[in-house]
Amino acid sequence: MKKETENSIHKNDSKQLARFAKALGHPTRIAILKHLESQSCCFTGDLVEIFPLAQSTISQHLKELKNAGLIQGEVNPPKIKYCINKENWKTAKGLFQGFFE
Amino acid sequence: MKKETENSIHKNDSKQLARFAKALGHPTRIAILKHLESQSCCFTGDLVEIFPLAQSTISQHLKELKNAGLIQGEVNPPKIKYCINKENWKTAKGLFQGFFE
DNA sequence: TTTTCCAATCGTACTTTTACGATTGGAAAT
DNA sequence: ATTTCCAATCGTAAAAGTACGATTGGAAAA
Repeated sequence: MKKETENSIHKNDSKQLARFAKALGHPTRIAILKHLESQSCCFTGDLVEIFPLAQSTISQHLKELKNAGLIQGEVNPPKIKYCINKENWKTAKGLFQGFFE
Repeated sequence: MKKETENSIHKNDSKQLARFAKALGHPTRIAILKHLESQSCCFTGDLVEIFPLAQSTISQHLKELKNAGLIQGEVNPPKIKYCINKENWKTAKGLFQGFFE
């Protein structure tokens, strides 16, 4: 059983919140997420067409969003379909809400 | 008079949201803001005592938060009192709320 | 099997961020 | 006038972020 002070819980929350915030800290990633919210899902190629960025750059941004847990990809050969990770999205929403009161 | 398409407004929002998110994208800055929320205001020196970081590092984080518009400092010689910038805080809150729906 | 297609990864260059100690600046106190 | 005090800024070093073109990998199609 894990023993945690209230303080360390807050610290963990701060870390997690910062992690999410960092992932949101680039206009392209915000735009990608907005697109995913509106479309529910999309392929990497769709984004490459929308944004004036190289395919490798888009891929890198997707990787960061995935690492932060905000999106998830499922293979749908030969394409990969990206969606919002609803669980973590909810967590992020809650953390930001709590932060701003 | 400025002519803006709905699209460009959304783009601007994305940029602003990313700017705020980037400023929130570090655990120390989250912790500073949480402290300011709870204390309403504080001095740089207070933070230097709380965080295991050099005074110059704290100062840098404060600068970033100030540049992002999330805090403001008023001189109270020889100290400087930092507070949340309530207007921009509200803006940020609104942007995040809108983003997460 | 070979080709085709999509996306990840590699290698690279450049910029930005994070952290530190040292120095500077400005106002109050001596 | 000098000292003291707090915080900003400078200079620097190391790490992380952003972007690109080129290459690789893996699955489907030919």
